[in-house]
Amino acid sequence: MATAPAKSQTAYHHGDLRKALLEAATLRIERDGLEGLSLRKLAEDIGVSRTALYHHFKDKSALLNAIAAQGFAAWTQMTLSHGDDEGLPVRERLRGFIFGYVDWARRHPQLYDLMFGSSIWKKGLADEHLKEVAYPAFQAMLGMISRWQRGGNINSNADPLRLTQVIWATVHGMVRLLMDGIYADATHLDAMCDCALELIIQA
Amino acid sequence: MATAPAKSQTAYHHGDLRKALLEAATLRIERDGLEGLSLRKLAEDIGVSRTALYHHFKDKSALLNAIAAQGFAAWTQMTLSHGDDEGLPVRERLRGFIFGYVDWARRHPQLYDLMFGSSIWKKGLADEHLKEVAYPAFQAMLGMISRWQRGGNINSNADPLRLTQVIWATVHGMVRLLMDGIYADATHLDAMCDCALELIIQA
DNA sequence: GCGCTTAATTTGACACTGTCAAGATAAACA
DNA sequence: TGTTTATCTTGACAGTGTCAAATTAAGCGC
Repeated sequence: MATAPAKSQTAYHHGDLRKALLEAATLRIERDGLEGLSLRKLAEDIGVSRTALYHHFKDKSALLNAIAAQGFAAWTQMTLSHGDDEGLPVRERLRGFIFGYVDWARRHPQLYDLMFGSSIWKKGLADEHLKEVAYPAFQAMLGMISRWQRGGNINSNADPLRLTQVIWATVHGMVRLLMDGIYADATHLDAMCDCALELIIQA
Repeated sequence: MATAPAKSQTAYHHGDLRKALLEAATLRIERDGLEGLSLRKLAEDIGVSRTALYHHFKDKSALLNAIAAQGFAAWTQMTLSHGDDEGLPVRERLRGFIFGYVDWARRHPQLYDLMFGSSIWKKGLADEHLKEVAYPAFQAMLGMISRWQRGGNINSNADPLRLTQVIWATVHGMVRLLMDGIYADATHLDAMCDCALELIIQA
């Protein structure tokens, strides 16, 4: 039951409640954030009862898993498109990655929080499907940064894995400090990105 | 009433409920995390009714503010003691800071989450007292890093503020990636710290 | 169209949360 | 003593996610 048998998209009472739930929940999260997502309000929005959701998702975290998985697919594509153009010099690729990363996070703050926050991973709620999408996302980043190293201008002695972790931590940290309101001033962001760029590039 | 008049520590019914609440809540948070802190359970632990707390704290967030404020005081002291010993070369100071920062966060993960997470700042729940403790904490870090720059071995062209933000983001990002369970393997942490060190130091 | 099976959905209930309004208690003070 | 004031409790409300059991409706063989 858990492995193959398609998704039974045939229209019963509602039509396609699973899809409707996903879309409505994504909208709600983008608008009000994770903490603003209530299953009861969600059901009311769509016009079904509070517990109708439980026939399409195991529980609330299964719904969040599905939304996060969609996010990772989009995120991976965005990342590679900004930082992996081998026609450009490494410096420009790194720059594209940093600004692309930060910009994406700012455009989808709540989705970013869901994907890279504690709500799913810390509690051990990630299901197989999510892992299957999220792990390649990191691998893609690792591969990209390895190619940067081969292109020079970036510390090529460092272990690619470590370097990836640290570069990721740097952009992730900037995003989080701002997103979580610890550093309120968003106007500093571009200058911070440039500063990070200079730090990572070995001139 | 709201400004001056001391804390009225005299023993009424309970003795010093405010202090007892603070201590019990800190313990609970260290044990079960922020989400594991329930005002009702807390009251039950101490042996008072659910709403007794409201005569010592405006609401739950006021209690969290007080705990976070204590944390910032301890944190600032720790940071300076690890990274501001002018008898040591800059490289060792930076190294001390990075490892001290990460180590402190690992020893007090839940407190770190409260102080540098979204629970207080993002929602605009920080009160004046907390701001008065948290802001100098950042200033202390800024001052320290400025002294590093004057000591050489660190990019002295960069704006100290930007550099502070980026270095902070780097360690914060490493901590968060691990703490939030996005990067599960804590055994990589030391190597990541060393990698970050090499990135920041201009050899 | 009839009847059976099965998927989809609903209603009711439970335990839990933070917080407000009123009332009770006891300490402090005149 | 009586009054005031700080402290604490009881009752209630509006939320939350989720389980169990009852209900509805669709699909399918006949």
